[in-house]
Amino acid sequence: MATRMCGRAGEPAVRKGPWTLEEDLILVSYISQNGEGSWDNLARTAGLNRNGKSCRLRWLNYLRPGVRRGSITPEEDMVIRELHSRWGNRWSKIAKHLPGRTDNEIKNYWRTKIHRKPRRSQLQEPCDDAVAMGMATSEAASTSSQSQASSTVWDEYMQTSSSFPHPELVGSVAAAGHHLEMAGLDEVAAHFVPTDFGFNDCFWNFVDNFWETMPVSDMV
DNA sequence: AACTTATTCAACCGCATAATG
DNA sequence: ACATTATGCGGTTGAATAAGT
Repeated sequence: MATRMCGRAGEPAVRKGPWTLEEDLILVSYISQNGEGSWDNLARTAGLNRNGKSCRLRWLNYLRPGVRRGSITPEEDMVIRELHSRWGNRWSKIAKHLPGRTDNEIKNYWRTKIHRKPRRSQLQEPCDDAVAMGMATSEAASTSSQSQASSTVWDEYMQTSSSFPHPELVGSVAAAGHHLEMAGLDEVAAHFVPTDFGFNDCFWNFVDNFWETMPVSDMV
């Protein structure tokens, strides 16, 4: 996914495409200090070369405290099916009944795991609801390809370490954000992330630890 | 091994509605 | 009451990657 840039002549181009760790850090840091909302203004004053919509989406779907990033559980699957049968594609309404899940995630789950067409190679196989359910569950149990790539080191640590969270990871994203202004991402990684891990491997835990120590209700 | 097809999911787009001046 | 701006929602896209041939 290449990052795109666009904008009117004479104005700085607005970034599009995947968010970088650096941008995430800036956004989390800014919101931790100033609260959320006024997204266009937030994007400007935080120094993020993104539009407000993009910032809001990134925050609500991935960075805000309480967002669950694991697989959909069989129980959640049942809730989704039940609520969808009742309300149809009212994803945000359904998401309100699944704490930590976002409308985007549920929408993607519905389309890819529940409502998808079977593969050609699976057309010979029985494809009733029970099979579809089992497939959804087993696939949910395995991590996605993207998280697989970045979680290996972290999973290894989780299996072997007795202390959680990793003491070297405990810190403040706000402090890191401040440090970022002074030094840049590599420097932040060097100061806030243990050397055994890559920045990407630790980022989510890093953010989670931050929210654990600073509930959102206290910071705004 | 090389190529094609299918799948996943983060992110964007357009529209509707709410809030504000 | 109307225009403008901000926010929220649902549909869709597209790059990365896994699976299949």
